[in-house]
Amino acid sequence: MLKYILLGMLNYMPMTGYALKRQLDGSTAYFWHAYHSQIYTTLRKLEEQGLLESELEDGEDHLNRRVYTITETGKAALRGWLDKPLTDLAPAKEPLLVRLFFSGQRDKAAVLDELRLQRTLREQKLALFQQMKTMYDDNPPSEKHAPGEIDLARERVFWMATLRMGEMTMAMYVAWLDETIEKIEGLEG
Amino acid sequence: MLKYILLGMLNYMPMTGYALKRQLDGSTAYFWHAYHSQIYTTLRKLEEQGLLESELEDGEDHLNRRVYTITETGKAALRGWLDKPLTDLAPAKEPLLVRLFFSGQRDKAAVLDELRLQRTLREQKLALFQQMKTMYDDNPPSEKHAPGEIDLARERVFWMATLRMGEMTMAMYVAWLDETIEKIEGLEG
DNA sequence: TATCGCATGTAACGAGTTACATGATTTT
DNA sequence: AAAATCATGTAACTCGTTACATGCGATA
Repeated sequence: MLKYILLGMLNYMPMTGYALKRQLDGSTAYFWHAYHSQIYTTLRKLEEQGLLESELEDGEDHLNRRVYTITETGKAALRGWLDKPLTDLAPAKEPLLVRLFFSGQRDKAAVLDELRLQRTLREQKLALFQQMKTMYDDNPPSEKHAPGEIDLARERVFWMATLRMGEMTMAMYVAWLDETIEKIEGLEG
Repeated sequence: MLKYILLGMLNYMPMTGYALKRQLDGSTAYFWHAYHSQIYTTLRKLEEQGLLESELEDGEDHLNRRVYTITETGKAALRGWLDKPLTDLAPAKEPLLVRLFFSGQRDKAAVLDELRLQRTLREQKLALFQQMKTMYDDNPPSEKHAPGEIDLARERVFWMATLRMGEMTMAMYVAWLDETIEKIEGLEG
C-alpha cells in the first residue's frame, strides 16, 4: 500500500524521502502510517522496478538529498492500481477493542483509566482535524488550472473527504468511549 | 496481538485451533482478523514458550484434534499484558481512504461506483452487528456465577461494548459515504 | 460420487516495526 | 557549545498474507 502512496505523492511533484515522510505525516498518516525506514527502502525498490527515478541534488549545500521523480511506468502503475476498485472491506485491527473484549476480569478502575486516556487522545485528534479543516477552508486554491495540470480545487474535495472521515471517526470514538465508560462505571467491583 | 487473543480465548476454555478460528470469526474478527495459518503457527509457538499445553484428543472419531489449554504461565502473560494500558493511538490503516485521497484524477463514475459498493458492504455489516446485538439481548446469561468462575454477565458488558463499536463504526462510515458520494456527484466531469 | 464442512498444517513471500547508525546544518 | 532539525540509510525481526497440501466424515 505504501508503494502507491509514494507513487501518488510523487505524482504531484518530485520529492526526497525526507520530504515524503513529512508530507505523509501531515496527510495520509491519519489513514496510513509509515516509518521513515520503510519509506526509504520502498523508494529504492520502486526505483529498481523502474517506477521512480532519483538524482542526488548537488546544490550549494552538500547534503545528500536524493530527489525522486515518478516515471511514465510509475504513473501507469498508479493509474492501474486506482482503476481496480476495492471490492471488500479492509480487515479491522483495533488494539483497544481487543483489550476491552478481554477486560471483564480486570480491575474496573484500571480499565476506566485506560479508556479515559484514550478519550483524551481521540479528542485531541478531533480538535486537530477540525483545525486542519478550517485551515483548508481559509486557504482555497483560487488559481485556475492549466490543461494537463492537476486541478487543485478538485483534489481538495477528495483530500477534504479524508479529513472529514478523520473528524467523524474521532467524534464517533469519543461518543463510544463516553457511553462505554458510563456503562463500566455502573458495574460493581 | 493475535498471541493475546488466543490466550484470552483459551482463558475461557480449552479449544482446538479450528474452534478458535470459528470463535474469532464470530467475535474478535470484527476488530482483529486472523487467518487459520497464522492461528496454527502461533498456537505452536505459544506452546513452545510454555504459555499453552496441547493434547491430541483421541475420541471415537479419529480426527486429529489438538486441544489447547492455557497454562498458569499463559494466564500470567495475559494478565501482564492487560495490566499494561495502551498509552497511544493505534496507527490507522484504511485502504479506502488511501485510494480516495489519490482519486482526484480518476473517472468520477468509477469512484462513485467504488464508494457505492463500499456503502452496501458497510450497511450489510451494520445490519449484522444490529442482529448480533439483538441476539445477545434476547439471551441474557441469568445463571449466577460461582466464586472463582468467570462472571458471564460482567463479560457480556465488555463484549457488547465491542459490538456497539462495530455498529457505530459502520453507521458512521455509511453516513460519511453518503456525504462523500453527494459531494463527488456535484463535481463536473 | 461429488461436494461441503471439519481439521491441520507448511512454505514462500511481502509488509511493517524497532533498533542501530551516521553526519551535516541550523537554532538556541 | 549543545540541542534540534535535516537527511539518509541498514539489519534483524516479527507479523501477516497467499498459496499449497492433505485427509476424514457427513451430506446431497
